Parts: sequence; C-alpha cells; structure tokens
Amino acid sequence: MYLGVHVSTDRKSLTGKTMEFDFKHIEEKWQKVWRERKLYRSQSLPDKRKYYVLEMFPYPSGRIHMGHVRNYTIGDVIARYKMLRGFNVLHPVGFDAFGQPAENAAIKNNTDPGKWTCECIDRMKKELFRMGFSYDWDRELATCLPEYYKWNQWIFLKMFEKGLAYKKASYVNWCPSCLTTLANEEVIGGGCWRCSTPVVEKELDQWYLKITAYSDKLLSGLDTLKNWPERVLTMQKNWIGKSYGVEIYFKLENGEVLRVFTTRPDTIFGATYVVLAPEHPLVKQLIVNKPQEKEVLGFIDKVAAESKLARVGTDVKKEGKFTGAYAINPVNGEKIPIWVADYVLMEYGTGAIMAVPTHDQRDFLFAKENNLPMRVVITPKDKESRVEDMVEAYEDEGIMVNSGAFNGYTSAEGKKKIALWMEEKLMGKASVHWRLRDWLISRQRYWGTPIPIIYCDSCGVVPVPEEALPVVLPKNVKISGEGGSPLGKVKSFVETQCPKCRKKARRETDTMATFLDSSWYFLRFCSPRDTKAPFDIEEAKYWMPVDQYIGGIEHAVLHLLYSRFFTKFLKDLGQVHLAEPFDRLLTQGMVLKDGEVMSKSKGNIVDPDEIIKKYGADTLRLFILFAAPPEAELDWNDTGMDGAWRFLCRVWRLVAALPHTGALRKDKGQLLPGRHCAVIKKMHKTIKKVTQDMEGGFKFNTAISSIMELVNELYRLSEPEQKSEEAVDALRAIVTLLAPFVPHVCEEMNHMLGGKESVFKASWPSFDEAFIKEDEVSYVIQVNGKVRSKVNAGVEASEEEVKLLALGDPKVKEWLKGISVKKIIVVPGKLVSIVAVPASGRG
RNA sequence: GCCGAAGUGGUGGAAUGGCAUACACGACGGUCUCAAAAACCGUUAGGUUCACGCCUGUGAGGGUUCGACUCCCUCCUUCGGCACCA
Repeated sequence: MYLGVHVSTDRKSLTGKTMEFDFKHIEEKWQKVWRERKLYRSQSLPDKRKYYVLEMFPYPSGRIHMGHVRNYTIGDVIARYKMLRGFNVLHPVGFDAFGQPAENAAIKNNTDPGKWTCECIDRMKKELFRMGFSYDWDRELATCLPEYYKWNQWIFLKMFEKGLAYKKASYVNWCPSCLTTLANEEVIGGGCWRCSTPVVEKELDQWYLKITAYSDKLLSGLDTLKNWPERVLTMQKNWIGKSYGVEIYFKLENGEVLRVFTTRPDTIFGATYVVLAPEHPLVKQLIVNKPQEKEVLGFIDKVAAESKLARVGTDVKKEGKFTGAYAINPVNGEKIPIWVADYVLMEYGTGAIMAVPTHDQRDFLFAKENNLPMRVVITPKDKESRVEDMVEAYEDEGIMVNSGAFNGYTSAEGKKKIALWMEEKLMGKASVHWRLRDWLISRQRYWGTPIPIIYCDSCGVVPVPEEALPVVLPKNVKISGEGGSPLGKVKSFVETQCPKCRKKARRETDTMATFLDSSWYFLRFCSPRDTKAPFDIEEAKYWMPVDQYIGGIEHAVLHLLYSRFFTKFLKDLGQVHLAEPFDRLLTQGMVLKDGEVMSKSKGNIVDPDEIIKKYGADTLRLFILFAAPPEAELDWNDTGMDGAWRFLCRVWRLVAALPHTGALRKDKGQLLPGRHCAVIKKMHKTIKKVTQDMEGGFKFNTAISSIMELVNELYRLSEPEQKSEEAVDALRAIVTLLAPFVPHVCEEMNHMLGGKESVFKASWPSFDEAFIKEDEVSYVIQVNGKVRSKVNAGVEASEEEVKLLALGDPKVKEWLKGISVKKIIVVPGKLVSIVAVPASGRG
C-alpha cells in the first residue's frame, strides 16, 4: 500500500522534508485508475435522478489555455459534487471540429484540414486528461466526422421541408479577409467576429434558416429561464428586438404604395418628408427620367461601397439626396418629398421611414442640414413649443397639437387611437417589427458540412434524399485561399445526378456555418453513437435538459440563441420534449493577467501545461476556484498558486502524520471535552457551509475558505490531539468536501485513511444541527446605533431577559449615563439596540 | 446615446438590513537553525492615546431605518454589450 511521503522533484523552491506530496505520481496514478475503472461512464437509469452538466465544447486548436482550464474546472467540480450527492451524472466532452482555423492552417502548411484537426484533438485530449476532468470519454464526439455532420444535413433537410431553410438573393455581410459571408450575429461592432476586419455588404444568393419564425417563442422563452444570468437574457432580448408600432401606407404619384414603419404614430401629423434606404427597391423606379436620377444613382453606389462600420459609425454625418418624387401623407393629404439617405437601413422595418424632425433627433439633424420643413405636433405639458426655438428634437411624451381631431390627447393615448383609426380607414396597420434577421448559413469555405442540395436545370433546387446522406465532404481538396468555395473546383463532388429526373445536375458547393454544428451537440451527447437518428428520443427524454451549462459570455447571442432555436424546431418536429435546452447557465469570467486579457500579442500568456508541471493539476484547480467567484474575472497571480499549494500540503501533512490506517480506530487521542466539542462543532458547521455554498450558486471560493478554516482549527490542536478519533473524523470530512475541487490528492488521502473505493463512490458528508447549536449566544449591544458592548445569553433567553442583561452591562451603563432610554429593540440571537436621548428633557 | 455589471485594506476577495474586512496573498515580527529556506506562531484599514479606549472608514452626496457595504434618489469612475432599430 502506498503510504510514503515523497519529496517533489519538480518544485525546487518548496522542497521540505516530509512536508509535501508527490503530485505527479498521485495524479498519474488516479487518472489511470479512473480511466481503467471507467468511473465516469454514464448510462440512463430511469430510477435514478439524473444530472447533465456540460461545458461549451472546445474548438480543437491543439492547446488548452487558462480560459479552458477555468471553464472545465468549474464544470468538473459541479459534476463531481453531483456524483457525491448521488445523482446519475452525465458529463461529456467533444470537439467543435469544423471551422476556419483548420482550413487556414492547411493553406499555410499545405496539409489536409482533417489531418490537422485530428492531431489537434489528440494533443488537446492529452492536456484535458492531465487536468483530471471527469468526462465520459465513451461519449466523445467530433463535429467534423460524417457520422456527426450527417445529422446537420438531416436537420437542414427537415427545415427545408418545413420551409424554414431557403435560398434568397440579398445584401449580406461579407468579410473581405475570410472571404466568406457572415451571419448578423457574427458581425461584432461592424467587424468580423473572427478577424475584426470591417464587414462590407455584398449582394449574393445564399441559404438562410428562418430563425425569425421563432422570434416570438425565442423572446417569450427567455422569461422561463430563471437560472440564466440577467445579462445574457437582456442581450438576447435586445438582439431579438421586438417593437410595437404601425405600418403606414403612403401613396406615390405612380400609384404604388410606400409602406413605412413607425413606433410613434402619434407624430404622424408632423411627418414632413419620407426617407428610403438606398437599397430600397422603389428608389430606382422613383427616379426614372427625373433630373435627380444621375445624382441619386451616384449616391447609392457610394453608400454601397462603404463598409458597414463606416456607415453606422457614431460621428458619421447623415447624408442623403432628394429623389424628385413625392408621397401623400394619408392623414392630411399633404404632398411631401421623398428622400434617400444612408441613415435609413434596408434591413430594419420596411426600409423606409416617415421623418418627423421635431420629434426624432436623427430626422431633426437631417432636416436642418437639408433645409427641410418642420412642424411641432407634440408639446411638453403646460408649455408651448415653437420650431424656431428648437435646438434639438423633443422625443419625450407630451400633448398632441396640430393633429386635427387628435389635438389634446397625450402621446400614449394618441398612439392607440391613431393606430385604430388608421386600421379603420385602411391608412395603415398596427404591426410588430423585429430586429432579429434570418440566419445566413452559407459559407464559401471548405472545412464545414456540405449543404445537401442539388441544382438541376429541369427540376430546380432539389434536396438530397434522406437515404443518400451524408453528403460526404471530399478529401484531398486543393484549397487556394484565394476565395470562392473550394468545393466548386472538385469536379467529382459538383457533378452529380438529379435525384428527381436523373439528369446531370450540380451540387451546392457552399458549406454550413459551424455554429450550426454546435446548435444541437448537447442532444447528440445523449446517444452519441446512434446511426438511425441525430439522437435517441428516449435517451434525450431522460437526460435533457442540460441541468447546468457553463461557458463564456461571448456566446450570449450566438451559440446560445441558435441552440434555443434548434431545440424549439426539434420540439415542433417531435424529436425532443422541451422548449429550452439549458436549465441553468453559468457564464464564467475571463482569466486576466495584470488586469489584461491574456493574449499572444501582449505576451502575457500563462501556459497551463507549465503550471501543471510545476504544481500539478490539483493546485491549479484549487487556485482558479479559490481566487474569485466563477462569474467574476480572475486576475492570475503566481503567489496565489503558492498559497494553494501550501494549503494542500497542510492537509496532506495531517493525513500523512497519522499512524497506519488499520490502527486508527484504536488510537483514541486524549481530547479535553471543550476541544473535542470545538472540532466536531466546527466540522458540522463547515459541512453545512460548504453544502450551502454548493447548492446556492456554486460559491466555490467561500466553500474552500471555510474548509481552510476547519483545517486551521485542526492545526490549533496538539500533535496527539491531531491523531484523535475526532480529528480523523474531521479529516475524512475534509477529504470528501475537497474532493470535487482537488480530486487526485483527495483520492490518495481517502486511500490513506483506509478508503477501499474511490472517494467519489462515497456520499457527501451530512451535518447535524444538534452539534452546531450553541448553548449561548453572544449579543451585540448597540447604543444609538454604535456597538458598545457584548453580552452572552442562553439560547432560550426571552427578549425581556436579554434586555435586562444588556441594561445591566457595566459598559452599557456607562454609555447610558445622563441620557434616558427611549426604546429597546431586541433581535433574537443577534443584537440589542438601545435608543436613548439626552435626559435634560428639552424635547 | 441605450442596456447591463461593478466600485470594500497594500492585493485577490468575504459579509445582501444587524460586530465591515472571513479566507488567502503580500509585508513585518517571532520560534526552529551556525545560517538560510521550508514549516509553525503572531501582527497587519486609517487617525489618536502611555494604556483601557475613542473617532473616522465600503467611489461622492443626499434619503429611509433603532441600525445601511447591503434598500431608495442624484452623481462620478471603470469594464462589458448594443448602437442611425424608425
């Protein structure tokens, strides 16, 4: 039996005599044991409560960084804790293996992206393994394998069947560096999410998924996510962006109708011009044969050439041109000019607005610049406002004026009344507009899932039949990196037969956005080897939802929105029973160094591998968990690592100093009764506190600190006392309480304490209130809000008794000299607050 | 501009209406040692006092309360997200 205390050879700075433990030996030993015994293999057991804990699976870059370490450590602690609580835990891992980095690496090194990815996965697995994570490796998956992406194609075809996958020509976001299109969610601050290059617009024929069909459900579903961070909910809510308003119909001279969306129908009488987005389909009709034609066309080209970033920048001046055409305001028959301007966006609302310069700041600035008319239609209460005095638009609510029959109403009333009136007179229609756009999924890249579509000259767009799946991504493809879908150059792939008419046809050569792969992988983990379906419905019924999901905030509106969309779609398809995939969400904070994000360019990266070599995985885990709460940012510091290491050594020494485990029970120490109680009481208190911290939101840092307190308590004992039965009981509790955080060393200590099984087969220690209960409580005594003394009182003491005790206290008496007591507040078990005023009777 | 989060010792952080600064890091002092390291013990918000103490103190200011880091109002600062959304 291993009982020895080894001197670490890797850490020169802390080599003591029998002070340290050999983490290298211990970690390797237990990782091997766990693997061989398949300790973390999971299977559905209908009679057992399940717990599905999942961390956002990694992109296999080949190396893990501190962000990964933190993310997966948090998940691992939760998984191990739930195991100890008797749950049937599912804790899988896989790789989000399609994507551009592999393709770029392939271009650079002239290798195959598949080979590169597999090598990265292997390297990464070794690193993950060294951290001691409790993954069920039998469920490992990689999205780049045909057995996985076949089901991406299957889901796509189901969507196509339901009209939720469609192709359309439109203006799309284009990254000039990645040479591919981007979804709206992938444009971050006007730049590409991957390389930050300013995104430009391009008119292309592309595939979309109709996520907007689920706008309402995606929005209302947010209310059911009680255990998601407020921040993420808000971000999704804003992203979906529901606004209520009215669509108003303006007649044009040529008989066409221009639809305009507004959230302020109460200002319609103040509309003095209308503005179209430069891309608006009516613009070109309106200017035909007008003197303005040439100028407007020039302006449209100019806007089209601008990057999105340049167009929507804060300080960019709004520019526009008069089209020469007019529209009729339906409420008063007024003929108002139609302009084209860059501040109106085609992708929102109807791509056209009614401009009310007096009550919209953007319209105000634009009208001033271009000498357009203005009319006040809303005034602040009890105040007159005049156009001549206005220095900015009045955007608040107010009283309607110059608005015909609606004069005198408040804007809130007016909004409702005008909407009703317009509907009645067919001038417009109450409507809702969304900010959310359909999800553009075509990518002009190689390393992704082929879109299972065939183009036939006779039959048109034909889906690949289900039985012909997967459409396998061809290997050995020459990727130039010069743009254009690489699959387009693979003759054997492109040329195919039409599934309908058997004539020659062509395959779609774009691949799917990789966010599609990750939109349902959590379902695949329920039955990862299923060959008949994306996942087994019964298995999913047992394991889903993910009880605890953990990942970075950067996916607040990308992955987390798409996954919700897919789950809702699969529910409608009858594949899954729930509408929301993730019950609880924890967004872990970033790992910083000197207050800055770790990055190659800043040269401030701390490599987990080096830290593991120097301190071991347990110490690294402990430091990361102890240094900050999981949601908060964590500033890396090396001395903190030493602290974590020292603590583990302190615990280790207590265990290592015990005589051979077999003799322990006989070796009753000689504890004084008072001491005896103190250790046992502290143990029960600690178990209670740690349990509460784990249950009430995973407050690992405070859980660990309370375990430290218990350890400190043991160090206050004499050496013989440290070997007493009571101390050993406390040590056993410590080992189990610490096990989720530092699993290897706890396995070893559990073994040293005579444990025959893995510590994770044990159950979480329980506490007994009877041991925690105090006979006496210390009451704080405040006089006029300041702490002046303390008294001890029995737990059972009545308020009256406590009051008398407080008033009898000599220090309190001193403070009450010359003033008279007005009121005494007793908070049972806590404090007495005495309110007193000067006795001189002035008041 | 809008939305969100945060602001506490030299540092990371704890306390969500009841003793502010648990736990840890760092620093200082001590024990052990020829010495150092390690380990162990102690001190460590500021001011004031020989001392017991007392006063001040959780970004700023105000309010509610017997009592506020905690709740409310008005600001300031930092970070994050969104941003011509009609």
